[in-house]
Amino acid sequence: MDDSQLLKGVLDLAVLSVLESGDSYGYEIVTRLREAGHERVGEASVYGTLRRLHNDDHVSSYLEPSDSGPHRKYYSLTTNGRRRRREDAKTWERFVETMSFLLNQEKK
Amino acid sequence: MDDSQLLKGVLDLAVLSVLESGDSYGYEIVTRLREAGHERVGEASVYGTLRRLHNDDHVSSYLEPSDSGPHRKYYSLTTNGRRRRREDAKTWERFVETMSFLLNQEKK
DNA sequence: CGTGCTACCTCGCATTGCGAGGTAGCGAAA
DNA sequence: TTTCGCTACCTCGCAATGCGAGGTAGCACG
Repeated sequence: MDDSQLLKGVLDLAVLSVLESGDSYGYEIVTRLREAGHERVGEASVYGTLRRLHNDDHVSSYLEPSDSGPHRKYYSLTTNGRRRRREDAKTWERFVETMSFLLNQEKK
Repeated sequence: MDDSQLLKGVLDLAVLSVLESGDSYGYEIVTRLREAGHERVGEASVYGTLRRLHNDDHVSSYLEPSDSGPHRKYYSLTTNGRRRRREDAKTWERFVETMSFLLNQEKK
């Protein structure tokens, strides 16, 4: 099973979750996700996700200069984004429970 | 968040899990998945999944007549399929832990 | 000046769930 | 008998999205 397929549909939630603990920018978000355990997330996936979240008004953005390289494009959760995150988290939890049930079927 | 996107990459595992508790056929598998909580699984998704699992030698199949309609095409886990299921279950569990960690970031 | 890190981006492919549509057997109701 | 509803199978093509590959640039250090 490929992690990449698992990420589908969950990456939005993962990114929104990272932003819940403070504004961040693409490169850092990738790093955070990898540290958390999503070791194979590709940069392109995250940038794509951010673009979509921005289009749908779930995050806003602003530029900030940096000492250690080019400027950074920070992203910040909008009200929509926060609500979206709460809803997605619930959907995710229900989903995990369903899978849990299925995975333990065998024992019966 | 759409359940359908979440299912990507996990449907294989879900179907393999259903089969772990006994041979079954497409229509019944759909029913079982829906009862378990994946209420919106489409038939086409399951038939597609079964076709793929069969091509990759994770399941074998045989026909059986039925009293309540047309014949049934039963699927059975192969050795490959059983191994695949164990591996996928582990990958899934690790994935869930990673998400769990991310979802609780906010509290810090 | 080359190397390596930070940081951004685009393009197009591959995967896969699903909606829509179709075929057919069977039993019971109209 | 015809029709309905359930069981049970299938195909086609779209839509969504993660990712690999590739590119640009600033900065620091040797």
